[in-house]
Amino acid sequence: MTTLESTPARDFIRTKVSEDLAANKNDGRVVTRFPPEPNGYLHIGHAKSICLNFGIARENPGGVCHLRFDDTNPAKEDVEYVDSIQEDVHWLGFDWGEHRYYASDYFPKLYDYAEQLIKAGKAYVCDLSADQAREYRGTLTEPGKESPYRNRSIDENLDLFRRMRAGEFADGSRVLRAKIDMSSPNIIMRDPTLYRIKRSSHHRTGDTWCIYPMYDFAHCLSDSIEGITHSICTLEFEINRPLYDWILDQLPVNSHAQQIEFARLNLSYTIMSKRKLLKLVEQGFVTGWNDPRMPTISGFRRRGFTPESIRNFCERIGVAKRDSMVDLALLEHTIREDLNERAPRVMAVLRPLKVVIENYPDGQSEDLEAQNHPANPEMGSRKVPFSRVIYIEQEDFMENPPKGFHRLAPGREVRLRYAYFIKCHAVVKDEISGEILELKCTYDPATRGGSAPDGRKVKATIHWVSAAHAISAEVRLYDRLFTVENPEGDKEKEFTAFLNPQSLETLTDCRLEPSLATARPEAHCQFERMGYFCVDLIDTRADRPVFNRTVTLRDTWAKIQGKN
RNA sequence: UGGGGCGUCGUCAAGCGGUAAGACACAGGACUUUGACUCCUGUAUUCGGAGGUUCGAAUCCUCCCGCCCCAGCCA
Repeated sequence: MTTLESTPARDFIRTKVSEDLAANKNDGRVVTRFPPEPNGYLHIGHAKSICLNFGIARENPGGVCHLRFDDTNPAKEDVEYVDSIQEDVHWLGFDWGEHRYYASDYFPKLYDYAEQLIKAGKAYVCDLSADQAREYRGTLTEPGKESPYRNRSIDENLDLFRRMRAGEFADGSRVLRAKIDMSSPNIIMRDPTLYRIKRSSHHRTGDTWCIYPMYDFAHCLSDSIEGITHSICTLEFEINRPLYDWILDQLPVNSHAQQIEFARLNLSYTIMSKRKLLKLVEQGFVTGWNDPRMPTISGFRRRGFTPESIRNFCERIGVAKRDSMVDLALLEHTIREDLNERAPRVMAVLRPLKVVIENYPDGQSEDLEAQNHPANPEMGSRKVPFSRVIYIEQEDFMENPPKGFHRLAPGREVRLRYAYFIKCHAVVKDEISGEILELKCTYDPATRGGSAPDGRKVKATIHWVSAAHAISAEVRLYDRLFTVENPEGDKEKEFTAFLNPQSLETLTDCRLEPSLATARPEAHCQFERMGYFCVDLIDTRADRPVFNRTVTLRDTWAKIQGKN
């Protein structure tokens, strides 16, 4: 359904790429990269970056986008994450082709570059402890002090660095540092650490290394090795750009990308920090990274979002440099927009209320023709069985309806979608609790299919399901994960304090029309008047379907009620 | 009180010296066998503030105010 997608807006990054192309800056090449660290699942913020990087590559002739795992910190990384990342990028609709790389594949080259830096007198081995290093670094307003180890000879540095690699020193006892400027107003430039000793088994290189390069050292050089032309990252790395450029300027590299920063995505009523998402998973606030309430790509997928809707969302939010908080309503709009086009309509009663149609013959049933998508006849039709006892939605009946309510009520007539007009003439209640147990109605045989020969109108059309034919199912109603727009915005309270206790409501007694018995996992549909749903990929069993509510339909009636 | 970024409608976001696009949200109305969809209509005399330059400023200059990022041997 690419019809929904138009040409992406000319944001400042695309403009820059075009200008570089026009100036023949990189011999006409456009090479971008999406460089996740495999320490968590991808979220909607990553989707923005993926759409940007892969999108730019796709839009420019000969453009390429690499997938590169920035796996320089084995302590936090895992193959589970590299697998999920690849699956999510593919699902989103992008392909890196041959260009899948790992920073860890460059460890030998990176090590070599480090030695070259030492030989050029631009890096040194420092024996300061982490605490001492912090003291020597100075503060935001005071310059730092030079390390006493800063002026070791090149030979000594080389010897020490080789012995670091050989495993002669304890973790944390020494680091390799760039020799730049301890009084730089940019703290990043105060002799940043390039390599640290860390005895941690790496998910790809195992125990081959006991020293690992830092982000600043590995990232720019990885870009350079791959011939990246535009290194697009988020705003918080803007301050690292001078270091990115400094490292590449010291070394005999033949490619030096331009780093361009944009504002990361913030979405209302959720969080985007991988650390915090991990906490939700580990502490059991959600069932996993792919819990339908999670803002992860796999979570949205399981919730029933389509790749098209997410790509569309990423296109509409734009790319700029100012911090922003995008309204969740925009994401909901893009998924409704997509599902409205493609989701077949079916009837499902979530909270059943029994209705006996007293003038309909007992034991009789008939099949009625129902459109799969009224606005799209090519999607065909299906038969829906009707009989004497049906279920309707509890909320579609009110014994004492307020003004404005025009569904079923005592003495009132409504249309059963694709079936008949029915009129309610009695309410059966539990004598003690007063709970409405059942409705007694009559139907008008002349209104078969839903229209009256005498031209009389009804105010409402409601959905229904034949009791004898319905299949039962579990339906999970999802709502926003947090109760406040910005769960991370409170200085006193932790974000978990704003978790929405009603983010999941599980309904176990739902009745669906029988055609749904064959719905495949991940299939999308619209339960008429209730919302868009999909068949849960994980928990659905052949004899017990589980449906997830992707998003409700717009509900102006609820809005009117809310005002009163 | 160091440095780097950013401030245009409720939320995103165009605009780059010629007189404020668009989207979402919101509010009316039409249509309707989904109170859905669709379709109309409305919604910033104003661009963080104050000065200045100019025939003309959201766009240029000056000062001020506000928000974000940086003191990991995380990325």
